[in-house]
Amino acid sequence: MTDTDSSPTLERKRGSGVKMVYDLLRDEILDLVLPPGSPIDEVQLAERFKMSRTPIREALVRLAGEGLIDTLPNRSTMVSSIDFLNMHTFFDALVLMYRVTTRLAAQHHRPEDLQIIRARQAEFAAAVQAQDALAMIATNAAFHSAIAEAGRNTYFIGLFNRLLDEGRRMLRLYYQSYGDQLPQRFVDEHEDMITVIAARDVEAADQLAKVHAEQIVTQIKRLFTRDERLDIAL
Amino acid sequence: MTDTDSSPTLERKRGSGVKMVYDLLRDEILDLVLPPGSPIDEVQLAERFKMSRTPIREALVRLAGEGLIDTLPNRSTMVSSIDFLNMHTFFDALVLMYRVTTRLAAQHHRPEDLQIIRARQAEFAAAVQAQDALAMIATNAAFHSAIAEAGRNTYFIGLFNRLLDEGRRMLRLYYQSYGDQLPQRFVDEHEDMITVIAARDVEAADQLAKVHAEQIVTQIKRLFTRDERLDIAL
DNA sequence: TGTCGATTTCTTGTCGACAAATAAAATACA
DNA sequence: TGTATTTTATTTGTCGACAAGAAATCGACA
Repeated sequence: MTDTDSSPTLERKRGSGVKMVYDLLRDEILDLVLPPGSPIDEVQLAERFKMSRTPIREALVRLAGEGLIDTLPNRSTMVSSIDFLNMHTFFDALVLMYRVTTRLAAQHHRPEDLQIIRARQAEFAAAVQAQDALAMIATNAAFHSAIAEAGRNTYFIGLFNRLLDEGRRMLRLYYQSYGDQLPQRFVDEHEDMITVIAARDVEAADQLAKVHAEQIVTQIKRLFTRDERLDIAL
Repeated sequence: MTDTDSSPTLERKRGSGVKMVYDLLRDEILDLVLPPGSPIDEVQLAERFKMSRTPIREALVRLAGEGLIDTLPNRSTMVSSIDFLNMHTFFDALVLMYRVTTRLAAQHHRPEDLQIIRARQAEFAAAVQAQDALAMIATNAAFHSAIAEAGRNTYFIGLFNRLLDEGRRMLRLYYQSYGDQLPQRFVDEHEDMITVIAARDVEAADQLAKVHAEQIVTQIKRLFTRDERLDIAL
């Protein structure tokens, strides 16, 4: 365990403890530092962050609310497993959210949204260029999340972000062991999407998003069928 | 304050306290017993349920996670307001979820699902027959929630239930003051939906759900434009 | 040796109390 | 009388401790 506490006064601001634990736990779960099934021990976290169990518990309740951890009553709590059996469920929702968020972005985006989207696309292109698979996953998710934000529908944004998180977990499970690369084609498709969004061409945006999403789903399915060690995550 | 505690030993089962508070708070919020903007006092709830503040706080964290209450850091927490300005956002999501859940129900339903759906429809018809507006709202939501369950996509089920909850709050805001009735037409449309779902006619299910959803949206909009005292809920 | 039951242990859920942060009230000052 | 500043009060966030529940360990008995 690394102790990065160098401050002499270890007093944190009042409400920041839970957010810190929540953010860090969340990142560790999505990055598979805590793989599915990992036990979450409250007292261990408490002494790790040098705080009481109360704020730890609040962070855990939040994570449980988002489905990132599962809590057995009166028993242990652990990182939720990835549901490989109902994968089509995930794909259905992902494709639909890709489409509807891109549609709405074409309808409701403002100039400043395009700036953000283009910045995310630049980061994604850089990650592809550098063949950094992990960065590709993160920047790709950030790109589409930015598009969803431009669509300005909080309900879709919320569901979409959850799906992107889950996808980040699944992809990382495979990319970390194979080091695949997302093809340059995705970069080009992103560029096309930006173009039609800027042109406010709703139908074209929908069509592009559909093709793009199915492309990604195909890519994921290919990874899964090629590799059969699905038993890792229970 | 009514004291319904008649048991001499007021010991509850270990994990049941939070669920009880959560369920009751949730119902009171959705039924507008606690209208938007109502302050939520932890100590008051603590002595009302004769328990410590800790389980109360856990229930509140969960409710905040679902967006039913808003928490100001270090200050008060109150029932979240209904966002009338971005209503179209709600309608967009509602219509889409109506369509996709009905589609999926037509695809994936099993015989036992139809039994449940028909039971919900019977309850809805009875509420319409009795001209009980509040029961109509609840049974209509339960009917469509049952269809979503038959679709077996947890992501859509989760978002749809949230939307139905929010709709329940909005409708109750108006029905409780006007005593309107949902027309018999909705009962007939429900019957048609059951028929096409049972026949596994996906496209017809989608089309019926679309018309039905837009019908409901029109109904809600009519209520809102007819009445201009939107300032009630801030 | 194997099975059932009691005991121990370990984790969670709950409690009462204290401290920090903010709002409200009271006081000082022009 | 109006405004700024200090004081009080109320509410939240955090803590340490205790008790309940369930798995694990141990022991009795056939």
